[in-house]
This record gives sequence, C-alpha cells and structure tokens, in this order.
Amino acid sequence: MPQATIYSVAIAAGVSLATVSRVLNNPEKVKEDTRERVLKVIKELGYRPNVIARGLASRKTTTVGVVISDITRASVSEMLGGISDIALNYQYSIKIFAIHEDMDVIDSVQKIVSEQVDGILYLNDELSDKRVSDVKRILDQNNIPYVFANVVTEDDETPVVSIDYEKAGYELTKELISDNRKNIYLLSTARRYSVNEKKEAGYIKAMEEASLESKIFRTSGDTSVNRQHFSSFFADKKVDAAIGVRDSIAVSFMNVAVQNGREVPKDIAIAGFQNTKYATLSRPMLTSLDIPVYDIGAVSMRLLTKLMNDQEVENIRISLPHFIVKRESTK
Amino acid sequence: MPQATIYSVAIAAGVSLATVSRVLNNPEKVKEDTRERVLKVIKELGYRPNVIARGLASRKTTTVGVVISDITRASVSEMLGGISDIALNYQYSIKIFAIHEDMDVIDSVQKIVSEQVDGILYLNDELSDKRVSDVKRILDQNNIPYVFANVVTEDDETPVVSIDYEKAGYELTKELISDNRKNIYLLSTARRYSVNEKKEAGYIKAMEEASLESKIFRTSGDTSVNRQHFSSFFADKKVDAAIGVRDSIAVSFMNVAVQNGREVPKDIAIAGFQNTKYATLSRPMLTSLDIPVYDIGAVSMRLLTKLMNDQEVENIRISLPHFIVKRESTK
DNA sequence: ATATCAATTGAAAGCCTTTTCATAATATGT
DNA sequence: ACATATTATGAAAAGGCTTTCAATTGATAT
Repeated sequence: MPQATIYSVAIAAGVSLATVSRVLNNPEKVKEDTRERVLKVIKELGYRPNVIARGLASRKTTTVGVVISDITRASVSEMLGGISDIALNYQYSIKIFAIHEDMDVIDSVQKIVSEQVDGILYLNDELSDKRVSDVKRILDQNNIPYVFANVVTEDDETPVVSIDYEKAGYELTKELISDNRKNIYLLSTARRYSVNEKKEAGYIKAMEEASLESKIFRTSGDTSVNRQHFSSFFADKKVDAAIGVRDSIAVSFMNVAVQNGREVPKDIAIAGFQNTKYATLSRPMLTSLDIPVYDIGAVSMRLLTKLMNDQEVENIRISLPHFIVKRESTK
Repeated sequence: MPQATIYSVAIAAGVSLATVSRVLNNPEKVKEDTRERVLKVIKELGYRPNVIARGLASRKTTTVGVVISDITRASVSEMLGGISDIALNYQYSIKIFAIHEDMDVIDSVQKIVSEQVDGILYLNDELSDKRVSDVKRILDQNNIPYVFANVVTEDDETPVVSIDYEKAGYELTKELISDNRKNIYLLSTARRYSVNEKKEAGYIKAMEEASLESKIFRTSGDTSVNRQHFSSFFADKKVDAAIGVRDSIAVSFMNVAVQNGREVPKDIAIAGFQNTKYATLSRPMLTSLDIPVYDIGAVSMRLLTKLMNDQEVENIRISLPHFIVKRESTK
C-alpha cells in the first residue's frame, strides 16, 4: 500500500484535510471528539506527515544546517553530539554540510541557503574575520538565523558561542609559571588557526607579566611528523615546561621527552588543551585545560532555536567557562 | 529582494518555466541558444532551485539519512568523513539521525521514512539481528534503499559493508601466538556488541587451535573504570599478552602494566583494534589491527548511491580488507 | 512544394501540505 | 426564543518545482 497522505486520513475520518492538518498543528482548535477520531485514523493508517510537503507549504523545514570543515576531528564530533541532543529535544533535524578548504565560501553558503534550512550552525575554529563576515552577509540577506560555534570573532553583532581562549592560554601558562618553570614552550600549529592565535596571545601575556621569554614552537598536528620535530628539540633547547595547543600534540611531545630521558613532571611539566581522552590515556596522565566542547554545541544549538523562533535573547555572544584539570604531568 | 524562483527566471528569459526546469535537469533537451539565454538569466538573478519544492515534485530529495547511535565515537565520525566525501561527489545531502538506546527502533525508523530521504545508511556495531530485521522490514515496505555499515549480520539479503571481524580477531591472536605467548588475554567490553562477539569468536578459534586456554576479561570502555580493573589484574593473573577490542582499552591496559613494573613488549605484548590515533600516541606505540573505517563509510555510501539509482550491483555484502600494523608493543 | 519525422517548447496537472477566509454549528446573554 | 459572539469546520489557494502531453517549429526526404 502506498504511504498514507493527509488526504486519505481525511476521507477515512470523514473530515476535510484542513481539519487533519489542524489536529496535527493546532490541536486545540478542533473539537475533542473529532480530534480523537482523526488521531485514531492516523494511528490505524500509520500516517506520518510528509515533511517535504510541509516544508514547502509552511516555509519551515524544522531542519538546521551544520557547517563543518573536518568532521573527523574529535572536537567537532563531540560538538555534534551536543547539537544533536538539543536538536532532538526541539524536534529539529540536522543536515550536515562538509566544506572543504578549496570550496568557495560564498558559493557553499548559497548552496546551503537553497536547501531551505531554518537556521545554520557554523562550526569552525579556523575562520578568518573576512570569511565570517562573508558568511554573515549572505545569511543576513536571506534572513536565515545562524550561530557560530567555537569561532573567534570580535564583531559583537555576531551570535557566537565559544570560550575565552586567550584567558585559557593565560591561565594555563600562569599555572606552570607558578610552579617556577622558566623555559616554557608553547607547542602550536604551523597553520594559523584563529583559536590558536588566541591561546598564543594569552601565553605571551602571561610570560611577559612574569618577565619570561615567550617561545612558540610550530609543528604539524600529525603525530608522525611532529615526533621528528620534537626529537631535534631536545638536542639543543633548554626546556622545563611545555603547553600543547591540543592534547595530542602535548602527548606526542611527552612521549618524545620521556624517550629522551626526561622525567615528567620532574624535568618537564606538560599540559594540553581540550581535555580529550588522549589526556587520560597518556602516561603520566596529562594536565589539560578543559574545553566544554559538548556544551558549546548544545548551547549554540539552543541559542539558534531561540533565534529561529524570534525569542528574546539577552546575549548573543556566549562565553562558556573553562577550567584546568590537573593530572600527573604537572605538579 | 525576494529569492528568485523558477517563475522569475522564466519571465526574465522569455520562456516557460518548463523550459527553465529542463535547462536544469535535462539540458540536452533544450536548444543551445535558449539554454544559454536561460543560464545567463539564472546567473544574473542568482537563482537556486528550492530543493524542497523540487523534492516534493520529483519525489526525490537527493538526501540520505545517516542513522547513528553514538556520534562522538571516533570510529563513527571517521566513517561519517568517508560518507560525506562520497556524498559530495554524488551531490547528495546528509541528514543525521541520532538514535538513543531508549528509543523505539520501529518508531525512529518510521520517523526517518517520513523525512523523505532517498536512502538510508545505518551505522551501528551493536545491532542485534532482531533489530536489523525490524529496520529492514520497515524500509523494504517503504521501498527505501539502505545499507548497513559496520554491522554484523548473517542475512545475505541485507546490503552491508564491514570487515570480517572474526578473521581479524583470529589473525591478531595468531600473531601473538606465533611470538610464543601463552597466556593471552582478550580484553573485551562488559556490554555485548555484535562486532566484539565476532572478535571474541576469532580469538577463541585461534586459541583452541593452539591448544591454549581462552581468557576473556570483561571491563568497561571507560578509562577511569577499567584502570581499576586492570590494577587488580596484575596481582593474581599470569599474563604475557593482551588484545584490547579497542585501541583505547589496549592503551589503558598498557599503562597499568608498565606502572606495575612490566616491560612492553618484553614481559607483555599488547595489541589493539582499529588503529586509531591512540595507537600512535601511546608509549610504546601500539600494534593494532587496522579497520578501514573511513573506507567503510565511503564504500557504503557508494553502494547506497547505486541502490538508489537502480544500478546493477554485483555484490551487496562487502567485506573490506584489514591488516595488522605492527608497532613497538609487540615484536 | 509536400508529407513525414524529430526536435523544441508551453500549458497544465500534480506532488502533499499549510493557511486564509468564509461558512456552519454551537454557546452565551437577554 | 432571538440576536450575538464564539468555536469548529471546509473550500480553495498557495508554496516552487517536475513531468506529461500536446502543439509548434524545423529538418529531411520525396
């Protein structure tokens, strides 16, 4: 049998299709006994409204687009977890748009617009201000609500949920300084990410305040590559502490350090960012600045639902709290 | 200005909307100069077909539904990467459906059906045969093509892309046996996953063939929990090799082993499954059975596109090759 | 030039809902 | 019982596209 339509339900229940529609969308507007009769038929026929037709008629798809660069990154999928849980609560569906480096920003956003999503969540920690404003402009033009998640941007017209990465970098550095470490390296990525630049700024600020020399070592996020870099490191550099901009970088550094005969945390204290599973699977376990990635996802989705439903929002720039999880790699 | 529609394009180009539609969908059916004229107008107006309206009219949404249980698991997001790359190639959009333990399978699948996706990818390594057949039945009824990815099922009517987990478990165990290890433990999960049961079966087979005693130790996937379990382990058990059903379990075990004074791989050889980043971030680096998760995603998406377009498929049950990546934790 | 056939185009129906507006049924107040 | 207000329902349009079918145009062969 073909899938039941609102039409077949109407006939079976002896009402017009308008009434069936109301039973579904404005139940209080239909008399109780007709409502029950209709609901009974709906159940019997296993009717489910066709969301496409509904989307066309109502110009609402109850779908949000989530724009992602690299879906395989742990932080992204964790964020997606938060997004999807909240979306489920509010009955929104999620459409994933994976964008690649080489894709034209404007074109890809326009494509998403044509997909008629009700709102857009833009996840990206490597977005330049220029790109943010390009995206913003197109979405504003099309009147589509959006929230940037885990993006660094100064513009205070832009709805964004993130943490204060500069403060985080500052605090983590202070932590090591207070342990009387002097040669503290920041292990950052060769490619410039805006969030990493913030971490760097915080690091530099803390170092300057303590009259220590800032030393940023840039390497790849890829373990097999940075391992090489780190090896040469111990030949010529004095170092008694290091902060990795990601846990994985910190752990990789730790492994090389130990293999070079350094004791952690005695000779070298090491800390990371994000507090991923890497931090608890390292030996010794890694001190890490906890970034509430799941929450960033959840809160940004929550904010987006408000924007989509024209609800009052007190604050469109939300900075979530972070904290340092101290483990064995520092003391 | 409001978003351009096929109407406004038709008027501006001086043709009927049928012609505009053909320019987009069957360009070879319209004369070259009209086609160019229409394309020019489309560009000028920035027209993008409304995919919702198109979906309603054509009963094709060029969207696939991806059903996921726990999106935050590394293997899932990696698979999603493969899926999304192929989807991009074939111009399909991806809708994510996160299902939770407590949700009714039938109800959730029915919900997805009502979303009018053209096909469904079901990712789940913990699906019982009963559930698989429930899902299958509903989708067959609704005539929606589907592929199960990374699912273990015997039924050879079911399109499924996976690896041979039993063979994998067998081979990995053989590897340790050939190194003359005798007390080889399999570290598995307390909860029964169908894929882990396969790994166990392969392990048991190899052990029996070698006349060794099978020893399956069940623990939690959670590091802070299994660490406790493993600690007690070394007090009373003889062990010279261990295989974790996941890399993270193997690494956690390795850490506890080293902390208990065992040398890896001299005293204990350790291996894991999946070859995730955990394997290269451990010290020593972990030998792991590589599961081509990205490929499982990509291949299943490719298979699904064929099924959606009624293309001939030679084989609906695809088993991808796996191999052992030997690293320092075994020799 | 004429008949035949293929290529090109347009009119209109259909996809399945929501929503507006008008009408019918019911309740309320006198 | 009657006018009025309220509630419940239905008819029909609208949403933006695809697709069928018929009509028109152009090409080819005689």
